[in-house]
Amino acid sequence: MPELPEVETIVKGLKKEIIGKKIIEVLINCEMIIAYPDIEDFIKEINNRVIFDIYRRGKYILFKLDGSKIMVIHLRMTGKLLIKNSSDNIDKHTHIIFKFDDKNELRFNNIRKFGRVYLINDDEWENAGGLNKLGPEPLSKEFTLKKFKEALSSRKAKIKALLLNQKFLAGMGNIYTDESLHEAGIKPDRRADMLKDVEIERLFYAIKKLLKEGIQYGGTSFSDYVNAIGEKGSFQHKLKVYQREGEKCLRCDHKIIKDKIAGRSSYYCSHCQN
DNA sequence: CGAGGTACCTGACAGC
DNA sequence: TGCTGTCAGGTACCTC
Repeated sequence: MPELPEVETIVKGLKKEIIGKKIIEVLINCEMIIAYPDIEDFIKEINNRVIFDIYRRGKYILFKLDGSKIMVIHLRMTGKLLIKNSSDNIDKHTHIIFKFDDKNELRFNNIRKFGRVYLINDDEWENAGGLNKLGPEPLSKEFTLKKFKEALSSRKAKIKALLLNQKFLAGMGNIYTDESLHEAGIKPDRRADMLKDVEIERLFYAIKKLLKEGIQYGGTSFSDYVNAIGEKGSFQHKLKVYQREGEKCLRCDHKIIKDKIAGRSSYYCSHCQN
């Protein structure tokens, strides 16, 4: 469900609410979500840790704990992290509850159970899913037009597939990929190494723009995305192609097409994306 | 390396 | 009402 702007929004909310809190108990209702280490060690190791800091890398959320421990959470498709009071009703799909020493709780809610939680030492990044293999952060200074051009020039994959590939670029998902390609006037099935310089430039700035706007609007909420305190985002009102099949392109009036590209449903304008 | 398929899981929705 | 099929914001894994 969440892409970079949604995860960023969730992290902002978490930072405001739970930095400095101590985890005094963890309840696990769905063991498959704990990916590393095994359940017993996870519970033993996380108990009584204080949350020093929370930050984002790609679509991963990292909780820096005392004792050089880091808890890593990936929400995948339907994951939510919600700050609740211990007296609040517990939703059916709440699979993990982190209890703090002040009656507050962090609840991991995850309808489809695809999300994963890892607890690692700060020198074992290889045990946190694909975290250590992520590509550059698209909003960082390290992600430059020059590097983007170079990286694309040797790739024969479809540009859509490449933008979704987290090892190539961290944080883009189906929505922001389609929106960026529309903004840049590029059809999603174009070969990366065949893009012209001017197109790459447009795409580069489109990615940064769309991600920043997504963050500004608190993310995109279709069915179930909410931030850490349960609020919806509003970027769904700003989307120009995603989920607008059959409607008119807001730039050129032609029809928005829905097609399967790179294994994902893809929305693009039949006229102004080439 | 890359394409294309499957799998993981649950719920919403369309069509019959 | 209820069954069946399809789809969903993500990623890992498999084969070719």
